[in-house]
Amino acid sequence: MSRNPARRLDIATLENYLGYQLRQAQAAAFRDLAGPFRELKLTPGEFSLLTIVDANPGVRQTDLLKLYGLDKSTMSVAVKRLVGRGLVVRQKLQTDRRYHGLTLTPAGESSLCAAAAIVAAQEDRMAAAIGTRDRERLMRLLPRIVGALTAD
Amino acid sequence: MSRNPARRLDIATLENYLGYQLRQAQAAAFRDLAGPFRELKLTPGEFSLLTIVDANPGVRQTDLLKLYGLDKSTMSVAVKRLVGRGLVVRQKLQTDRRYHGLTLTPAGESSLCAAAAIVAAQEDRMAAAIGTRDRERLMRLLPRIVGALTAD
DNA sequence: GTATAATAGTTGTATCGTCAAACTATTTAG
DNA sequence: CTAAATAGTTTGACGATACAACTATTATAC
Repeated sequence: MSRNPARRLDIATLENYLGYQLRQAQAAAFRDLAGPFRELKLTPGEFSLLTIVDANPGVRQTDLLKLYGLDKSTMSVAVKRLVGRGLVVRQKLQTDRRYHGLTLTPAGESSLCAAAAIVAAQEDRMAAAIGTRDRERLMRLLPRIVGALTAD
Repeated sequence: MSRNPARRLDIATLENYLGYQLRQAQAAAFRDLAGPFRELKLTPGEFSLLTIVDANPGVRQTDLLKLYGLDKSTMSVAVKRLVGRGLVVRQKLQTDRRYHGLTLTPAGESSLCAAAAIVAAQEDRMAAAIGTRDRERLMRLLPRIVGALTAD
């Protein structure tokens, strides 16, 4: 290290991409959750799913798809994992048996509760770092980027 | 569809997480690039790597790591793919043969050039969607989030 | 100077995210 | 009633990611 001629990387180009900055921020948030979540055996994506199912008991997978913009096969596999771990139950609807309604189990609720505390703490740290005002700005701007890049 | 009782999802909780909004924005940007990049057989992550190697011929993998916060095994595999496709060459440094210096091949430069045009177009669309002023704000705020969540 | 520690990188293993294509099941429409 | 639309699953492929255990090389400490 003493010999290294202070060779600084030129990353000016990359850092001027908004897409790059978005990725870095998202990756940092993800990594930050990875440790605490590991003990819960949850991923951030699974946390999101549990959160929605909790707020919408009986929700159908198709509804989740629209929200996420994911492929249905991706969702199918993700749900399958949660069902397999006993966090979610999947039942065919009587009214239309093509649909599978999703609901949290007590174990699912308990996992979600523990995870929500971890996420809330992260949210607090982010808010502290940039301030409430700028946080509001971000919350307003980010969905507009999504809208601009998503073909409806 | 005519029968669906307009059952709207309650995703208020999720949408109030900054982490969720970051993920959605990043995922939208990623998906938006996926199509055009497919013909180039490049991923956004590989584009980033090529960009850095282009600006820093002979760069070592360790330097890339610091920039990315990735595990070295992740980087090793990613670089291996690029080398295998003939976009990058890897040579041991004479001065310290532990290091592998990375350089773009002509094919790598050509791929990077095509990809950069696609990315530039996306950047333009994002800037148009939120305006220059708010883009600047984002570019300033996102690194601060990274800083707050990254253990140095 | 040699034994030991530190550093750079690879390989193997594992899990998740992601999509596309081909498939089944069910319901709706013509 | 047959054909089309819709919901979901399965399979196969690949990329992203980490961790642990390994090799190769250089630096350090005594």
